[in-house]
This record gives sequence, structure tokens and C-alpha cells, in this order.
Amino acid sequence: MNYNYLRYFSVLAQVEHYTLAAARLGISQPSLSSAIHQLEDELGGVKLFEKTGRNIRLTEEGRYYREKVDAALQELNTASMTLRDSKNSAPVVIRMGVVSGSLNNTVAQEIATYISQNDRIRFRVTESSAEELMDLVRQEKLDMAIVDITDRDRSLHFRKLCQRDFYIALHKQHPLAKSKTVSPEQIIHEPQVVFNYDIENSFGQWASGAPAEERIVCTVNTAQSALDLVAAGVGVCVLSEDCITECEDVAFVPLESWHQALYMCILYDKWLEPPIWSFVERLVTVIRKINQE
Amino acid sequence: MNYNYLRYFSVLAQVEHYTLAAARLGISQPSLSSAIHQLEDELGGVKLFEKTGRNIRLTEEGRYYREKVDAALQELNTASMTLRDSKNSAPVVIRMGVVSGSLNNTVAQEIATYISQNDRIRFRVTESSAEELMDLVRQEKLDMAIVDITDRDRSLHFRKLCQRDFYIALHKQHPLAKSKTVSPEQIIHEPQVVFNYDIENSFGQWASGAPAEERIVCTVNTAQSALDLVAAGVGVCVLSEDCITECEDVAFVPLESWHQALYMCILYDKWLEPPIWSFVERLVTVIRKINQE
DNA sequence: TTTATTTATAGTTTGTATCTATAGATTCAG
DNA sequence: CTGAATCTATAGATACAAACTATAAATAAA
Repeated sequence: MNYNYLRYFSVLAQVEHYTLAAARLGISQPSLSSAIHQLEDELGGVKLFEKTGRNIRLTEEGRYYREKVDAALQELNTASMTLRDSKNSAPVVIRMGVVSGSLNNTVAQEIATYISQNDRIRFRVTESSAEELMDLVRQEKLDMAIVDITDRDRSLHFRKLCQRDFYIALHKQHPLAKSKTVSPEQIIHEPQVVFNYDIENSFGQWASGAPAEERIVCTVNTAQSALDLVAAGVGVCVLSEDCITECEDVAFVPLESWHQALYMCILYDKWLEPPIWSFVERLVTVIRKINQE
Repeated sequence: MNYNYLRYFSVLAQVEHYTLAAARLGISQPSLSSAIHQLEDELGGVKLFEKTGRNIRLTEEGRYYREKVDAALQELNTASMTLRDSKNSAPVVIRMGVVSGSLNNTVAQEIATYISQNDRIRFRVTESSAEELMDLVRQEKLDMAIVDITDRDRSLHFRKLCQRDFYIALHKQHPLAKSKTVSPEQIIHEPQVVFNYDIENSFGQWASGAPAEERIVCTVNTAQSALDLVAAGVGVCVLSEDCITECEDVAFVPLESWHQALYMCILYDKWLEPPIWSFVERLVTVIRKINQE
């Protein structure tokens, strides 16, 4: 018997899909496959999953076992958490990164809740660009980070939180300001204001393949500053729907026929210890729920 | 986190002694030591045990954790057992050895109970000499065996069940028949009847160091046959108190000042899967309880 | 102080969980 | 009906960590 195998089973029982479950667990699909088969063998050859075409589904026995395993894991987890809260334990520091601007109410609220529920949990939040945060996670200087990205780096593990469409912020006097949608080609030659500048991920780079720097007339750190510049007529700005706020003299138009959406993700590297993992799970659940409504 | 570490903790919490707990778990003492320390680290450095002189004792936190861990392990165990009982599981065959004559009421009763409580448990009981049973366990042809031995073979794991004193069976006309005790020297030159003959472990071998075969006039397989021969005046017989039964013309005298007692033990090699382990635990508990009374 | 008992540490070996690469199986599209 | 796409299973290699042996340090008893 193996504690990890029980965790693996619990997740696989939830998503009922080897490849996806393996990705979430941060292990390879064959590892998960063999782990589950070993578990089944240990239980006397009971099949916990049955194949439905090329997918899988929990069997009767699987459902029973899931219930028990989840309960037991839950108990052990709360026991661990309780001990960690005892005065004799070292505080757990969750080193968390967020891209500037994404430390919104939801995330802040969850941090507050988690701290209030767990005495000896400490947060150290780093705000920076997605690119830099990913490096810090790779170097194990951060446990996890919330970033907005368009394509996933396979060397890290990602949990998608939500998907954001791109908008163009234009001065209200701009000829395109009244359009229902704007295509990338229509604004690629406009002077651009870039917020949270990151050369690799900048919009200009994706759109043209050519160095975008020529067109970028100003880079700033916050969405508000970028919008102030747009309002002042400095140029246009590509941003995600999150960053839209009512703003004098600024119009927002959806960027259409644009294949890349912006994903908000939580990313981490390797194994996270239970209190951190538990926080990640909560964030994912809460944020996904909000975005479904 | 690690399932085995939880098992280790559970046992150590019970016996509160590293060396003894390690022996019971079938691992070395340093392994247990490091396992517990790792567990403590994972819990944020909480000390689960405190040293009281050269022994150890559960701390406050340790007692709390023990409660939770035991509950969780119990749940997982019963879940496994339930699945094993399901019609889709392969039956578990417990391959058990007993030295001839030791398959007494208690053991038989426990086997019966275990079978009745677990649908798909099967027993295959082999009766043979202690020596041969130990070989079979080593070759992994038996899962475990109940044997009577005087000295432990360190290559296998032992759980002591009870301790038996030796007796001499004599014909009632024998000069020593009325003695309160008999010493080895007094009977070493008598013709001997040996039951369950095993050259390595035979009494004559222990007592003299010299080959005992010269004195052994007859070897038989059951205690009853041996006593019949004693009654017929063939010779004396050394046997453990278990084998004493009322018998015409036979007297039993304790063998004294004899440094080696006979231990009834359960022995096994390496890791036993949960249903077998669980049976061993029950046997140990029940038999020890009976012998305390 | 010496001896016996128990836990801790160091260094090595072995086992197994995990990985990559690839095959096999099933579904869907053209 | 065939070919591409999508999953899971299998095989073989690798790497990490759990377990071992040997020994030291600490405590208790003689």
C-alpha cells in the first residue's frame, strides 16, 4: 500500500481520465496507469475503473473505495493541519507569485481566509511579470504562482483558472472606437502602450513575429496607468477583460479572430506539501466557480 | 507523506519503544528512527515522541495524531477488506504452517472466525516440523508459520506467542516418576522416544552436544504415539506442557534447571499483505491473552 | 566507573516509483 | 472504409529514497 497511490486514485476517480489526472498530479500518464493497476492488484484484482470506449469510468467497487479513501485522506490531512497549527510546529511559509494586477479581491480573500483558519500559515507574495514568476518557480524560489499566459511551458505544471478574451483600449476619438470588433491587423501599426511589459509575451511579438519594440511607445506597470495614457491619446493598448474599468475618453473593443486567448493559471513545479497543495485546490475551486456564474 | 510511515507511527505509538517496534514491524531500528523523524519534519517539526531517560513516550501532539492516524488506517483497512470480499476479487489464500500438534482449539477457532468474517479468505494449512516450516517460509512457499523453537533465527521475523516449559514423560514404574523435578543429566542416558523428530532441535542435541541418535530408540510424529510408547516402557520422552494429556501408566515431571524454554512463535518473512497481517495480529492478541490468564 | 541498553548518525545498497518511448485500442472525420 | 487523432497499456531505463549495516552518543543500572 502506498499513500501516493491513494492520492492518485482519489484524483483519477474525480476526473475519470488518465491523461488529465496525471497532468494535474504532476506525473506522467504511464506512472498513473501503473500506479492504479498496482492498487487494483493489492485489492485482490478488483477493477476500480472500467473502460468506456477510449475513456474510463469508476466501477461500483471504485465508487465505494473512492468514498472511503477520500474520507481517510481528508482525516489525515486535517490531522496534519491541526498539528501544524500547534505551537510547537514551524510555521509554513507559502511563497506565492502573482502577475501584477491579478491579486484581486478573490485571491486576497482566499489568502485571508486561509490565514485565519490556519494559525501557522504565512504568505509571502511576490508581484512580477509572468515570465519572471515562472523562472522563480523553476528555481524553487516560489512554491507556486498565478500568471496570465497564452501558451503553456511544459516544464511546469499548470491548473487553468479561467480564460480571458483580449480587448483593445482606444481613445474615444479613434476611428475604430465605434467598431464592434477589431482585428490584430487593424491595430498592429498603431502606437502601442504596453502594460506589464514582457518582450517574449508582448502582444506585438505574437501578432507580427517581428520585434514589437518599434511600435511600443510607452510601457507601464499598472493597467490604470496604461489607460491614463490611452485617454491622453498616446496610443492603443491591448489588455485582458479583467483590466477593463470605466475610464474617461477610453473605449474598449473586443480583439477578434485572434487565436490566442489569455489563460489565468496557477502553476507549480513538482510536489507541493499538503498545506500548500490544499491552498491551491481551494483557489482553483473558488475561482472556477466564480467564473462559471 | 508515506503510508508505511503512518503504519510505523501507529505501532511505535502503541509500544513506545523503537527497538521493539522495529522488530515487530520487521524493519531495522535506524529505519524506524529515520522514518519517524521524517514524519515529524513533514508535520512542521512537531515532536510526536519525547525521550524519558533512555525510553520514549508520546507527546500531547503524538497522542492526538495517533488517534487520527489509527482511525484513518482502520478505515482504509476495512475498505480494502470489503473490496476483497466482493465477488470480483481474487480469493486470498493464507498459506500457514503449524508444527504438528500445535493446531489447537484456539488457532482452529480463529481460522474459523476469520473465514466466516471474510468471504474470500482461504486457508492452506501445512503441518510439519519447525525446521521444515522455517525453510518453507524462507522460500516464500508459506506466508507464516506457528512453530515451537528455543532460539530465534535472525533471518526471519518472530512474534512470541507464549513460553512453554519442558516436561519428561516417564513410565509410572520408572524410578524418577515420583520426583518433583528432573534434571537433564538424570535422563540423558535413558532410552528416548522423540516425537516430531528434528535432528537440529532435538533435546538430546541441546543437552549433550554429542549426537543424540544413539539414545533415540524411536521417533514418531504425534505426541499421542510418543506417549503410547512411553506407556509401553520403550523409554522417556521430552515434550512441552502443551502435549500433556492424561495417559495410562505415564507420569509427567517438569524438566528443571534447563536454560532453554520452548517458545511458541508466529514467524514470517518480509512484508505481509493486509489480510494476512491482520490475521497474524488477531492470533497474537488472542493467544497472548489466553496465556496471561 | 564499568557495563548494558537504547536512540542517533553515517555511509552504502537495494528496491521501486517515475520517466521516455512506443505499441495497441478506439473513435471520429473525410 | 481508410487515415488521423486520442487514449491507455507495455517495455526498458533511470533516479531517488527507504532500508540495511556498522558505529557513535547518551542514559541507566550495577
